[in-house]
Amino acid sequence: MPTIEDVAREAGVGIGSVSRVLNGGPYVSDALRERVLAAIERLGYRPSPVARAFGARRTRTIELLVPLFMAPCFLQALRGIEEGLSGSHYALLVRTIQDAGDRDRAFEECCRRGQSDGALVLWLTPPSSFFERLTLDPVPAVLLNVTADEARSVGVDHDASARDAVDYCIRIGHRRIALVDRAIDAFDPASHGLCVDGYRQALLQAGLPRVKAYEQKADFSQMGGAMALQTFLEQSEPPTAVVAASEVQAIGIVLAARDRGWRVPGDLSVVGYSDSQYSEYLGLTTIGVPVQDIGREATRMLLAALADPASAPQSIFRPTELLVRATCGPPRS
Amino acid sequence: MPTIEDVAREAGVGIGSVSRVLNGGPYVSDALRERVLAAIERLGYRPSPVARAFGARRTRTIELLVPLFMAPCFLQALRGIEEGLSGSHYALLVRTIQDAGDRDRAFEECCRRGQSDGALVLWLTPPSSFFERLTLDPVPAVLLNVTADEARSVGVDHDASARDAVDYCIRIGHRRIALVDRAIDAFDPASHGLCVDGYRQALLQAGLPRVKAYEQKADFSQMGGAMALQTFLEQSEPPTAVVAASEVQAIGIVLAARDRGWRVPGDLSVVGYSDSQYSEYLGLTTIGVPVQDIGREATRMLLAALADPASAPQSIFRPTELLVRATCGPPRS
DNA sequence: TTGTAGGCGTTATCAG
DNA sequence: CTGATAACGCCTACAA
Repeated sequence: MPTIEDVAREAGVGIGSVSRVLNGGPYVSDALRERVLAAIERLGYRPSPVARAFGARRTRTIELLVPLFMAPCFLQALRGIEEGLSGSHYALLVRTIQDAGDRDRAFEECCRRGQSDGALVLWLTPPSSFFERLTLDPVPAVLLNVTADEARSVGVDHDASARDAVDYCIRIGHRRIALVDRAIDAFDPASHGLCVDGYRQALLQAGLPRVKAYEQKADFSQMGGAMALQTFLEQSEPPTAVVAASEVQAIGIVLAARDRGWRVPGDLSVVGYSDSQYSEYLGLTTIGVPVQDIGREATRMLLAALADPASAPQSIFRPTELLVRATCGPPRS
Repeated sequence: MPTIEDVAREAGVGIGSVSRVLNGGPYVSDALRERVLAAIERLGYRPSPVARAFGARRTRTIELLVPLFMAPCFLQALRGIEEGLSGSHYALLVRTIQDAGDRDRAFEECCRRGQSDGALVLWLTPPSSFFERLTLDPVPAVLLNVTADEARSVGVDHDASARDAVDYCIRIGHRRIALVDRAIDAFDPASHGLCVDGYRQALLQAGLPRVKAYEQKADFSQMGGAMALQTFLEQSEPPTAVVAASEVQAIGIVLAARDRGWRVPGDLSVVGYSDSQYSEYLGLTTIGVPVQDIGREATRMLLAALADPASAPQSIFRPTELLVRATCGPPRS
């Protein structure tokens, strides 16, 4: 493997010049640049990324912290991130998080300027220590789909989305509307609900009573949705519509309901949250979340912060949109 | 940020000793280890991954080269890879490939011992130059779901899978069986089919004629499946069963057929390839591919090769399994 | 068993 | 504009 020194010798210049050519630095004459490039070509030289990172004290790598959930929106986000990254010369390190321990370790490490220059945090609620360090240390991070006052973030307004979903159900005639929510902190089932506030606001505004048993918090999985449905059906007055806090839960609810011989819609209406091909296949009425856009924008925001660490943190919210398909209808009277 | 030297000073030892403690090296007395660990603790020292990689000439990172397709099996593979990685201290760099140019660049770079110590190559057919370098250079790589004589690989026998699918269709009474295949090289539509050989073998063995128009090669997408179906339906004698080379294509076929008012099964039987929750939702009869297992095993194989670069390359094949669900039935007579 | 010194391949800072 | 030269933080012989 030739080094920068070999190139310098081959071109008859100093290593400083080679470095400047490599990095598009200023003050390089065309003649010198030509000679250096020719030497590089002849030797088949490639700079070592590791040595570069070491010397420059920056890795040109960003890391993605993401819970290991198998939902289609992960791929959508990843695709958005790749879009945001394309053109830049940054590489992507993926750290999947399986539990709270993983998460804390990952946040700890990523604060210490390790293998990456910045982090994208997807669907994870960082521990407060993370934010403390974020203000001290200029390690840029952007949160996706989670908000925090002190940090940069790109996401949606979950409560507004829930309100839209509930409003829609009310509009088509439902009055017994349930919520299958999920914990806002994926690793703390006791944490606040993702969109329960919006759900309650919508009921309140419509003058509908809040029924405690209609508010369930479930696992972020098909099974979670199915189990929550089970609980609803045990009520003396089961809901006629269910708003779910995720696509997978919604799908679980639809399938479980049909397994019991219920018609969806008809016997039960279901609204999901987030959208993919599979919601389309099932005809799921759902709140579309522009996950790919969010990934792209968050990545661009991170790159901008990397380029200008002094820039002020900002939070961007993207609108969601109700996609009316085939799992909602008027209640049976 | 404290360095190893600060730790050495704090502990009153040499940096060599600190390094040895850090790396679990031999010949360290317990007393010294204690003192060093205490100093590390006091200073909150963390070794710099970059400096480490630079000094040790190894990054403790592996990279994943993967085409940017949005199929559920990508997540399954990723999950398997994470499983294989867990416990090791390796990080995962993800390089998504969008076109042949990306691919060649990525292979070129990853051969030159750059940011990673080894590579996992998923669903990608490497250019032949890659294999040449693989034999010269000891950069370990493991291919997933693609085979090559000279390289380590973990995958399945695509032809055997296709034979199973076709045999099943024959067994339940079909005689006009079509194939929606895909190019084995994702970036070269003209490349050989993934499982066309197995398909032909099965027909031959059953004494069924090979109908040219029944063999389509389509995009690895829902649309690809739908378009291939279109072509079949233009035949004077359309097939009664279709074997697809992927889950997404199969889903596309099922949905497109139903859109036209065909019943699946009944008017048309469909067998998919690879399995996920969504196949389950749709009741797709499919060839189950243990993608997660493959990811795990490939990762372990790579780590083993990293630990012992001299070890002989091997190829592992995992069996696939026909999952009979609800998209196949006897043909209408 | 422990400490020391040299090297890894760049970048960046200076004089020239 | 260009060429030395000093970091960068760690690993690893090798010497003690």
